[in-house]
Amino acid sequence: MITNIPHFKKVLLTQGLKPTYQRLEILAYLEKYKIHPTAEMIYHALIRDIPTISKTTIYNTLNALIRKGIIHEITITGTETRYDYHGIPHHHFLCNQCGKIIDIDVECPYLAKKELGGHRIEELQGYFKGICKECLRSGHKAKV
Amino acid sequence: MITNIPHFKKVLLTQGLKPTYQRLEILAYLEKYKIHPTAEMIYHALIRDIPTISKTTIYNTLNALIRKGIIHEITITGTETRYDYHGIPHHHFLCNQCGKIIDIDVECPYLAKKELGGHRIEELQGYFKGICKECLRSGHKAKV
DNA sequence: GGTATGTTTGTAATCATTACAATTATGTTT
DNA sequence: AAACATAATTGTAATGATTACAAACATACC
Repeated sequence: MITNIPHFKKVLLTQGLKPTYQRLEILAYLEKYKIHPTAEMIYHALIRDIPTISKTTIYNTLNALIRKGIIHEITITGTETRYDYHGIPHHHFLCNQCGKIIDIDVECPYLAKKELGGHRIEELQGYFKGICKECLRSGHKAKV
Repeated sequence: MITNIPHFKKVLLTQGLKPTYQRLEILAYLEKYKIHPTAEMIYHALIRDIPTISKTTIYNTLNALIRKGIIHEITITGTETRYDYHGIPHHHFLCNQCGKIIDIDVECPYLAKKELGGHRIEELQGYFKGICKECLRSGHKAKV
């Protein structure tokens, strides 16, 4: 994997996390494949390079990275958590037909808001759902 | 339960769903208690009135109501689906401390959008997370 | 009232995620 | 470089939400 390992080491150390082989590979995967993968997808991809890696490590690492604000979790599908390594806050689109999750950069006046109606805002997730451009083009068969 | 049963009957019939006792009670519960309950919460509440009701019926009914667009599902917590009976589109706020889910009515320019970047939009969910007004007031202890 | 169809129910299965305890690796100290 | 304390990894088992399935039941229509 052609990745900037020294950079990820710094990111982890800055947040007080030990830069283990597993954590570096998980970060490298998330940085390279911006497909908002599930824990399962990451596990499946990394087991080639690290045959001993366990799913628990995937979850442990992802949860540690979330706690430190290095990655974000996306609950757009409702069935499983998706993970996102992407600095700039943005919204997401889920295609109800092909299942793809796409980054959506819209002018959202609330992305910067720290307060709303007296509540303290720490996070905002915007989930759009529908049929993606590509599925529309290739003749849209309704989802069963 | 003081509810408008005839109205719910009409709602169900209009959508081609038989207005069974279970479905009417589930709708009545959702209309009365706008707490964005889980399936478990609905089950627990209804078992008093309908001792034979099964959790499968709760799920079957909720999924049927979603398919017909009568209710909406909210995946803000990431751990379980919450259900919302509320006609007007709106966003939600989850308090990371007390777990409460609050309706948020903000001026969102995308709530009416039917298209975005070539993708067809059928649904939009806006999830704010943080510490609610009440938890802030009662001395905010950080979540562990 | 009888019948076809849709609904409800209970149990078992599935899937994602977490708990836990033992093993192993890491960074630091000597 | 060896030893130490601590943190991370691993495998297995447990949990919790949700769905699959088939039998029993109720509903609307004739």
